[in-house]
Amino acid sequence: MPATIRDVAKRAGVGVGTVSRVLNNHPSVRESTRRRVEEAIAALNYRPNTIARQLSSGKTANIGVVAPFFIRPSSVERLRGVETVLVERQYDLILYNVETKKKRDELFQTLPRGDMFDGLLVFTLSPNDDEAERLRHAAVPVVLVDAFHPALSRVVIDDIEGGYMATKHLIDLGHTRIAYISDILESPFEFVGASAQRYQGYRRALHEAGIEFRPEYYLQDQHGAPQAQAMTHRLLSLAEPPTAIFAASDTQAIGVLRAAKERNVAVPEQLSVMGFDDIEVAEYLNLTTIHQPLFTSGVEGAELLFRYIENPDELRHEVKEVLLPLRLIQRQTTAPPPSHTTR
Amino acid sequence: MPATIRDVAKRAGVGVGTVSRVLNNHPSVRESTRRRVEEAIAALNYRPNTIARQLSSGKTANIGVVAPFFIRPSSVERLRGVETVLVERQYDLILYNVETKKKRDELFQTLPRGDMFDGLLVFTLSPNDDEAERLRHAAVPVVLVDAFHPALSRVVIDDIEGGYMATKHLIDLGHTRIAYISDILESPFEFVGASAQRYQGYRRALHEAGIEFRPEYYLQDQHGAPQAQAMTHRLLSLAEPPTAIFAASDTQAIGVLRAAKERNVAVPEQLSVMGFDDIEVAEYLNLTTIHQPLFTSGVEGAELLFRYIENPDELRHEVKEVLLPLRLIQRQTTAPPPSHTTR
DNA sequence: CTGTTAGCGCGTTCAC
DNA sequence: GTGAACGCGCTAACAG
Repeated sequence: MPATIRDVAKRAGVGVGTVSRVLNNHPSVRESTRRRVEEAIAALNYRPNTIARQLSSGKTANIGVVAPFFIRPSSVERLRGVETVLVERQYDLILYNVETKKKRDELFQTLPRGDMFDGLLVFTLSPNDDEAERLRHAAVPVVLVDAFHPALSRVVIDDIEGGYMATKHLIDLGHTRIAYISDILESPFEFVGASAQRYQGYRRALHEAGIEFRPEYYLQDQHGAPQAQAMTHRLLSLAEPPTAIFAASDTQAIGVLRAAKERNVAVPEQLSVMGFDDIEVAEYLNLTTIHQPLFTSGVEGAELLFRYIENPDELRHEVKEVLLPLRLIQRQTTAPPPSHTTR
Repeated sequence: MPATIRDVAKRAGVGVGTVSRVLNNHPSVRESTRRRVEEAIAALNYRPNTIARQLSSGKTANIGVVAPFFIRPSSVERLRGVETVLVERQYDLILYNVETKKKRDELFQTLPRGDMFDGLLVFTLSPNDDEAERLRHAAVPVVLVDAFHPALSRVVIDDIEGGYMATKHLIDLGHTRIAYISDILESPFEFVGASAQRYQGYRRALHEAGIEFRPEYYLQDQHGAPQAQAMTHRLLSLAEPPTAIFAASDTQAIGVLRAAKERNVAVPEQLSVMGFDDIEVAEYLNLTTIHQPLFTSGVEGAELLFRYIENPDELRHEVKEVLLPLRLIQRQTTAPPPSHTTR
């Protein structure tokens, strides 16, 4: 049985209050008694019980992060950003992974209780109105990252613009047969719909350039490289295949590259490939992509959250949106289309 | 202010004891009163306070995971394995990231207190004897994953064997000029020394084949692709460069590949490259590597931990080692050496 | 400056 | 079957 604050008090010949004071280094403790207490602490190898401390003080020194598929490179990178600000502040991280709709709903239901953490970060999952309402009146501040609700503070990017930038890049290179593949837009998961917004940007770019949208150039399936690979095969089997494919994420772009390789379609000579996110592998694969500040999103989200934790009333008076910039990273998977339109 | 158990009791016209009973569905509660209580709970939208419950019951329904550089693909993959067993059991995950020696020591000091979780998983960090002693008598069970101490239960692989397998593969292909690059073996971090053990396997394989070890073929630096890239350039600048490079991890192998590309050295025709781990990108890059069951290590570690949580005395009577199998995954970065020894 | 005491919210005896 | 009281370990407010 570990020693308690009482054991320490007894051994040091003082009251528990005094021990508590030295623990939280209160100024008003005589130097000599402080030393006595510290000796007792050392002798008993005493550490205050975190749970008891939390219950009594109301503070937990934890922050909660809800992350769907936290193993995805993008989530991991965001988490890493969060982590860097947590260490500074001596906070720990409680991770709530979400892989099913059920789990998602459950968390949105119970988390606002917020008794395990002093603040909550929600990645990529956009709450509906009811949920947002709960979150808004949660016991602790909440910040959305890569997710959206008008009533909640958030750190986001402009996905429409991103989709537009990607498509525009391909158009500028001379492409007109441009496909878009993505995960399922109408996800039962109620994601922020990043893919859906990128799709809008794609459509807008085509429209502005006077390129007609072709339904057969627009495919969706579960997120993942293998699925993207399959979709690419379908695209390249078309009577008139696209000369460029814009994938809604780098992970999916990887699938595209693999399919191209399997068919001996040269990238970028015969096929241009664009990704989105700029995860680490994108660089290894020389993938042209839209860079979004993943790491930074974690940092900014966490910092905003701490601002609210330290200043709870700000939360009631503002809904802040931090918009992170996007950047086209041109590497070696995009080029002008083959001069002679093949077939 | 959220409702407490007392509010519920009052509203239902019962004592707090009864409310507690229905919460933990104790059998001895009359059906009619149970219903009354449940109504009150619903009406007040009551959720028991997790912290209070933890303090009073001594159970937390959390498990702690210490992971150095949890952003590394290998840690992430292990975490994913852990996660799958946690969801089944309704446990949450508290993540302790470690990026510095200081943080490492601090955690080994305070974590054995174990008041925030019911069990602790330690990834990749091997405790010294003192720390192991603390861990062994911690308030909660501890299991090591990819780390070693004779007094602690663990899930591991045979890194020496792995290094041997990798090197042997290259030798069997006909290579004799085989380099080994790794992160720093004498890490102040006190890692398990996986790289050091793989190095031993490398030496053994060379020795058995009667190939003399060349110090200039053995380089080390901080972990990371860029560092590996630089080391590769040094190797390839040697008067007699190696025909094969075995990198201690896939991440480092990626650096090797990039350097080769930069120098227009064809892989595998002019240079064979072996990795270790078989992380996801290895497949994308067609990297020949040693597969270690990362995901499985998380699953097994978590399951072993739960066995101890449910059966605490087992822990005192056994030190269990789960040894996970290794597998050579031959892809396309290894081949026989160029027939004419260049230069 | 410091000891004492009242909670924090809930689980758990123990009598009724 | 159920209510009341105590305790988990600590912080904070209040005397002294």
